[in-house]
Amino acid sequence: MKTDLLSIHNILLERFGPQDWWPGDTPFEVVIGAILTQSTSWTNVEKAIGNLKKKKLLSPEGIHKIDAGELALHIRSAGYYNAKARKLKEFMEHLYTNHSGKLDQLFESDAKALRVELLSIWGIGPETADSIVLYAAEKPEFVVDAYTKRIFSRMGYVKEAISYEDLKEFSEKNLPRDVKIYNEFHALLVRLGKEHCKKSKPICTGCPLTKECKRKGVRRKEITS
DNA sequence: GGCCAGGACACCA
DNA sequence: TGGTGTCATGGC
Repeated sequence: MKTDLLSIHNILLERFGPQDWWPGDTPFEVVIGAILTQSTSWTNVEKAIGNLKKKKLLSPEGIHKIDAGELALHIRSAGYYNAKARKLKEFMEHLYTNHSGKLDQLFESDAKALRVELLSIWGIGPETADSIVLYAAEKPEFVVDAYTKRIFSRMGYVKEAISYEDLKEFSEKNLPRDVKIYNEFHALLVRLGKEHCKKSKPICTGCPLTKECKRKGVRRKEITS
């Protein structure tokens, strides 16, 4: 039996409206943001991206040419700046070595192949890879994150200790394979998580899903192993 | 002052 | 394969 994730999506969309993700002017900016936002709040990332823009470094050649140490200084506000500077450089190295520095060429592969290729780059893990595939390349790979895990486990859908890949599989199995829905649902879950499912609060207080799910008869308690 | 935020990797048992 | 330490700034 399918878990009714699409109904959850619809309830959240009705409650919060379209989230208009990813906040970035170009696919390249989305890629940079996906790396910089690793374990970091978006407000800190915005400042770093703003610095890169101001210095006219927000381009493949800009990041590729600049020294890692200097790059780190520009992205300080995003935290883990030395590690993230290396990650950005590793991505550009791959882009220039394999695709002549052209993002469009990298994005020519289908979703699965692109995901595998991104995962081969140092510093790109499963969530960052999925974010790039979905939000920059606009291909259907569902993104799960700490909020997805927290919300779905508190709703009783999955175990709290579920792995990234298993949570992703669970989500994709219970949703239509559609870029627009994947895009919006992930963003909505982050919105819900930020407002109602804090890490420090074991119960999602004030969660609009609780009442709405009950009223609309959304199926719950689909624990998967 | 402590906790947390749109993770990933290295190392170890 | 799973657990733990490390990377670090900024908002609340």
